[in-house]
Amino acid sequence: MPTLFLEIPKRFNLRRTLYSHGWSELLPFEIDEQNWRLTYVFSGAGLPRPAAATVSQHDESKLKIDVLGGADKLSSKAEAKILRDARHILRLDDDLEEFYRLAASEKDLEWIARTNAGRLVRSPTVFEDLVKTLCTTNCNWAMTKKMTANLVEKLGEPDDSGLRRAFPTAAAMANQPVEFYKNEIRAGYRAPYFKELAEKVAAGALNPEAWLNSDLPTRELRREMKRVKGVGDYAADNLLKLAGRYDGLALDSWLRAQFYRTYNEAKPCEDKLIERHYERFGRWRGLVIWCEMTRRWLDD
DNA sequence: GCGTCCAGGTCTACC
DNA sequence: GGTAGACCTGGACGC
Repeated sequence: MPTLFLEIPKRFNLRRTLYSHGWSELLPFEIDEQNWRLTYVFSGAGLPRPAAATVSQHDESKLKIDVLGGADKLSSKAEAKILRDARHILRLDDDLEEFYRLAASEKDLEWIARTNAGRLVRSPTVFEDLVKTLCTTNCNWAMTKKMTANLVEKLGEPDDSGLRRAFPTAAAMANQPVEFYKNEIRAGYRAPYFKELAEKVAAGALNPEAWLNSDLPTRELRREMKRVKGVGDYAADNLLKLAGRYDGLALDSWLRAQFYRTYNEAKPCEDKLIERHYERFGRWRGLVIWCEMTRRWLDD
């Protein structure tokens, strides 16, 4: 069972990162809350077959990645692929110094800088994040988990042990008819959205990975994201956050309810009021509201 | 058991 | 650009 090591930035908090939002609960992620470990089934170029690996804290400066099962030794390409994806998932290369300076300047937010919160877990590919984001729209979290699990279990390629599966490729998803997404994935009205998205990505007509390093201003990138069927305001803002752009608030019913409870005596208010409240945080406002509203997750 | 509501929204048609 | 109504699913709730 090969073990890899990954250097971490000085300002990093594995627990806060794993609990940054619900992504760690969606297959092929698995979170072990007792021991604070995250398992993911890595796949793609560099790996001949999917490989499950568990990330945990090794010491103050390193994370440990235990590759589960399979060969005793990985090729250098496979090692590099797993390390690269792990850095991406945990946002190890994100520069949050400006965000921390901003947070530290406000009494109620200084905890963010003190605990090094703010790195939001994401998938190795934007395609996976895009599909998962579609699974969060207009349904409760249990449905999101179920749709994602169905996709992985019914379309994902198994690892060597056969116990775990990777997230399906766009090609695998494109090969399925719309009825498959309705009947097997239980995606309902989202079924044609999955089919259309997978076909476009598999054919090279759409490349969501380019959104990560796009030169487009956020407003235009947001517009481009919304060209994908099923992606509206909330979904685009969520994807922008995962791409490292936090100028959208990604307001959904849950986030709104938290804001009402925190600042408006649990009474609903217009989105404009929420936007005004976070305006002073500029390009970091989406990360500020998210950290503020999810602060108690780890305490609870 | 049955009907209704709602949840980490979006699309389309219409004005 | 703003708004109303339709859209899938499945759990919670009231009767």
